Amino acid sequence: MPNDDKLSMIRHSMAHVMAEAVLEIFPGTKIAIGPSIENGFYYDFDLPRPLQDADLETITEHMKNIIASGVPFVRKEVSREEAKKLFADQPYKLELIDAIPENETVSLYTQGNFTDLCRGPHVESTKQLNKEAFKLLSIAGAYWRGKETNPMLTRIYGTAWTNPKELRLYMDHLADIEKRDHRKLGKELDLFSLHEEAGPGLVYWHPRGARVRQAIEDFWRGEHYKNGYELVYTPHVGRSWLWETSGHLGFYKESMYPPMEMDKADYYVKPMNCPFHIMIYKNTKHSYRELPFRWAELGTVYRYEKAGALHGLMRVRGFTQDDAHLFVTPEQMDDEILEVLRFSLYMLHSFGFKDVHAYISTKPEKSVGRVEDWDKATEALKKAVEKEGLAYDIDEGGGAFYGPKIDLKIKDAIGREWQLSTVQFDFNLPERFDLIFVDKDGTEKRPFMIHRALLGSIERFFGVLLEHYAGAFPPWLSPDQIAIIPVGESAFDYSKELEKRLRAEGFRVYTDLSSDRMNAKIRNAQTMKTPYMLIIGEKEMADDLVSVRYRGGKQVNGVKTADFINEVHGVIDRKEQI
RNA sequence: GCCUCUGUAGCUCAGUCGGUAGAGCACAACCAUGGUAAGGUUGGGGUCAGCGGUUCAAAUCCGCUCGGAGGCUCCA
Repeated sequence: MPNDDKLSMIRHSMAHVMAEAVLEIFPGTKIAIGPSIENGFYYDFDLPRPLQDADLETITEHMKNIIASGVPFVRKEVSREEAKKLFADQPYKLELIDAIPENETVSLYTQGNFTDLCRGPHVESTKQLNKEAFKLLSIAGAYWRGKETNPMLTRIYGTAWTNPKELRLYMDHLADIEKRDHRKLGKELDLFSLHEEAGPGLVYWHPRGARVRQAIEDFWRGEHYKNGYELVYTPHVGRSWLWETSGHLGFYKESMYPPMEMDKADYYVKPMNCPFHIMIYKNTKHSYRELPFRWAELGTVYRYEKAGALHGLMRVRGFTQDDAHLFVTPEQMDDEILEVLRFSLYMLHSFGFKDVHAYISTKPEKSVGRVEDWDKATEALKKAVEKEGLAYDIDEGGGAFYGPKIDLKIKDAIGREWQLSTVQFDFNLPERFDLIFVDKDGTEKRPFMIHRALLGSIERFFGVLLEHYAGAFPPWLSPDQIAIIPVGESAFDYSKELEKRLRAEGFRVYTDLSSDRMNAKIRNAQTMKTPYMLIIGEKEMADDLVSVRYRGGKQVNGVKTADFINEVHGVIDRKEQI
């Protein structure tokens, strides 16, 4: 039996054991559902009183006793009527029984004093559960069956493994995730802040964070020019006409900031950049000879996200998309898609993300555009993904109403997936804005439009990068690349001269002239995760040398300054991590 | 929005039984001038998130409001 199945049986069985423990402690509890999930399990309860963290310990103790008692899990198939009689005082279970399709059997699982409505499978006995290999993690609220209008139940999350060592590894993993939390690192490394009183979900980039962002954006712009894009700038607000025409006021209004009135017209802050790029296209009549247009913009947009959905840099209300729109003839579609995908992968690789997975979303039931265009576009997406040798999944019917798309997800340093790039066809906006080009034969035709974002949003991308590198950016991105640390005051002047020299090389460098002792200066540079520390004293001053202390702790003394400069240039040019 | 937890100095946190606030870091001044992860001394800094209540007395107990964190898809 595959290990995963065994683990999920263990976890599902743990959920039942937890439910038994909760019923022992809180008689009268109404139980809902308790599946196994990735890394663990949960169970939803309707409890007589709110739970506190201390309750988890009590429940854990009861669970350990149940496990120690070594009782079997017994399956029994019953009629609907029997099941309903059995669960007469369990309203959630009754609802579930009614939801079981007629042609399916109703089964029960019993262990000890606890019987649950359950499809199974389970382990044979609680003997197969390890009472030292599980942990209850948290208490949360969850709507019954996930619907906002339903009552809120209390959910207890737990994790379970086959042995204590696996549990410990998983707990270490959780601690690692916590250590890498971009909100924590953002504060520690003085990169950015959010200010509730000034508006939730709006990001303030501090100088050190701005340097990283600058490095990202400079690279991004340069690569766009190299790849045949033009950069454009567009306004942040637009009159209601624009959003009515684009359809945003019809489909997207809840996600938009409310309008501002001026000169008897309503202006909306932009939630997307597309209509603006379209206005540039519409400014004049275009020939097939001019296409494709590839217009990119680091476009800052604002969207209303529910307060509870906001999360650090990952989910914000104001953010900058690395957006571009391609206006192409139908003949150009295949090549352009392939190029966009190639470009995307190149960008992701440059930032250190090597593990990429693609998701292709196809036509949903409700959609605009001709079926043959959808088919052609979807085919183009698949072809491109296959040509690049990417692993992919198809999300049937998961496309937007206006066109199919490819999303790229990357895996970070600790295996978590993040969606960054997206490439979307749009059959809707060219229609709505009546976009045309004049073809070879002199007739007017409709161009295809492709939306794409390679990094997604700069904010989110920055957050992912920060967690991926746990704050230790590779030198080409690092806020400070070099810290100059004079051994004593006699080396201050020389150090300042060295700083000038390194600055002229284009490095981000500072000299620590504080009254701290050298040890403290090293410590400070180290905690800020500065890649290179140059220790400057008598010896170095005498022979134009530097002593290099690398972030990793490695130390190389007596390096010729010119050699050090070459080394760092090389690392930065190749975008290496040290 | 809803559920649970939570809000004390710029940051990380302590504050017992209700008796009107503490530490470390950071910051400032002074001393110390140093060779690979925190030198020393002194000092400034708080409407204990806000409002209301109970009490002789509230950071502490109660209520409301405003934040923050986790969760609210994975269908017995």
